[in-house]
Formats: sequence, structure tokens, C-alpha cells
Amino acid sequence: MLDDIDRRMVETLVEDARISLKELAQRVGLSSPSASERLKRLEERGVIRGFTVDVDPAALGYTLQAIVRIRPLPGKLHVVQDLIQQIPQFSECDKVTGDDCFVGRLHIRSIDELDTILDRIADKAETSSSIVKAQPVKRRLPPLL
Amino acid sequence: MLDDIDRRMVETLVEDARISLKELAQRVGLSSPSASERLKRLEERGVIRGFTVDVDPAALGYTLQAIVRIRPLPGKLHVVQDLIQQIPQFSECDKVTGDDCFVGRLHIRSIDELDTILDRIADKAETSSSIVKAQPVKRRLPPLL
DNA sequence: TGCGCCGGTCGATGTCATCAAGCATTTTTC
DNA sequence: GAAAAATGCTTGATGACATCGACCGGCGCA
Repeated sequence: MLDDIDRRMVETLVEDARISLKELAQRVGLSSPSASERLKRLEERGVIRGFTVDVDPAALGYTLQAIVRIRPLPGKLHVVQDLIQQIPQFSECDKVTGDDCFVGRLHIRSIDELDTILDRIADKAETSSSIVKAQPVKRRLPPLL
Repeated sequence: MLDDIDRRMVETLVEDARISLKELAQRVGLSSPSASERLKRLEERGVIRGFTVDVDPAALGYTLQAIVRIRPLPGKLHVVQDLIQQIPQFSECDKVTGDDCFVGRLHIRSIDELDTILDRIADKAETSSSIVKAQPVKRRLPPLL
């Protein structure tokens, strides 16, 4: 699926996506045009969805994170989903199997803010929140086969 | 904390971190050197932690995702944490308050693989897994104040 | 009022991305 | 099994870009 050079390119770009093509090329042992061509194909194949920036929420004042499980009351599933999407402090949310229909990550500046946000959901769903104390595994790639 | 130009720079880079300085500059209405200077300071301030690539796990064969809650048995907390860190299919894991000590995201190619991985934890912790059916909120930034 | 600082522009210079041409190796086809 | 075609690479030329120094205007402050 990915050969060794592709893997090293992806791993290199995960560390610094704004590296020059020239440097990327020499790190994986290719010429710039070849690296450019491979990069283009990784994007075309959908392996690389895009290039982005890693922003630290804490540096923006969001010193707290919570993982919130949400179980909409009967008939409220769509309302709740819309509500979640409209609350920008949810930086991600998954719809999952099981009783807890949604699991989301909330970035907040205080416990107060958590309370305010959950109040908006409280009459449409049961919620269960856990404050993030540490991140033993920071965002990383699964193994590149 | 962030002025309007900073915000637009960050938002632009979230969309495409490999854009040229020149284009970034003209999108926010600055000259290239000014944009370069601001970018450098956003990194120095820790607002921007780095530039990275958005890899699609599905394109690598990881067509399934699970959210796993993990409650280590008494005395097993550190062993479990080490184990989680060593399992590369965990793309992220948070240590949280409450009974479920850890919440992680697992990328797997089949239900079989889920079973295999959870077996490695089973004698040290209780786990509760939910398969991700959809992602109503894809990874996004909290509001930039 | 005058001084110094901050954040900006402009223009020159060296680095980089990109394109076309060509080459070696592998795959396909008859 | 040999000719043809397709891959994937390199090199060198050209135009675009990042970066640096010099300079400028507005603002806070003694």
C-alpha cells in the first residue's frame, strides 16, 4: 500500500509539514521532482488528506478539556447532534454504538464554562463528563503498513 | 491574545499549511516579511505547536475506529498505561477523572483486530468499547478568542 | 517636543519549485 | 522471447519564492 519511501515521507511531514520539497527529498533519498510527484500521488490516493497546523488550545486560554458522553432522550437524536455541531467548543465528536450515542471532546476555559455548555444539552440528553487529567498518548499515526 | 490578522493566519493555515508565505500574506493583507514575522511569533508563543499532515487512516486500511474506555484493576494503573502507549493502534489516549481512568481511540482493520488488542488488556483492566459509526464533528479548532 | 520601539513596506539576493527532456528498468503484448 | 509501452527516476534551465537589510510611520512615554 505504501512503500518505504512513502512511509518516510509521511513520517517526515507529520513532524514538519512546512519543510521544503528539497529537504524532504534528500531526507528520503530522492530528487525534488520525484518527491514532488510522490507527494502529489499520496494526496490523490487520499492517504494525505491535507496539511494543517497544530494549535495548542491551552495557549488560547482553553486550559481544560473534557470527554463528554451524550445519550439523547427518545426522539431527540437529531436535535442533539445539531446542537453539538453548533457548539464550537466541541473540537471533535463521534457517533458511536452503544447506549452513549455520542462521544465528544470539549475545550473549555473553566468548569463554569463546562456547566454552561452542558446546560444547553441537559433537557435533550443525559451527559456524562470526564475531565482530562493527562494525555498519555498524544495524537499519533497508526502503523503505516 | 490573538488579533484579527493572527486569527486569519491560523485559520488559513489550518486549511492548508503548505501554502506559500506570499499567498498567506496576501490573504491576510500583509507583505511576506510581515507574515513571516507573525508566523514566527505565533510559534514562539506556543499558539502554533507545529505543522503536520492529515493522514486518512481509512486509506491505510484502518476502516474501523473504536472509542475504548479502560478501567485498570487495582494496582494495575501504570502497567495498563504503559501497555496502551505500546499499542500503536491507539492514536490517542487521555487519562480522565471518574471510574473510567483512560479513554482512547483505536484504529483497526477488523473487529478481529479489536478483539486481539483488547485481549492484551483484558487481564489488567475492564474495558468498554464503542465502534465509531460517524463523525458529526470532524477535528476543528475551538473559537479563537 | 523629542526619543525609542514596534510593526510595517520595499527592493535585492540567493534558494527553491517546477518543467521538459532523457534514461534505465519493468511490464505488457503479440 | 522480443518489441513496445509504461514507470519512476535524474539533470539542468527558468521563474517564483523566502529572506535579509534598509528604511519609514505611528504610538507610548519621559
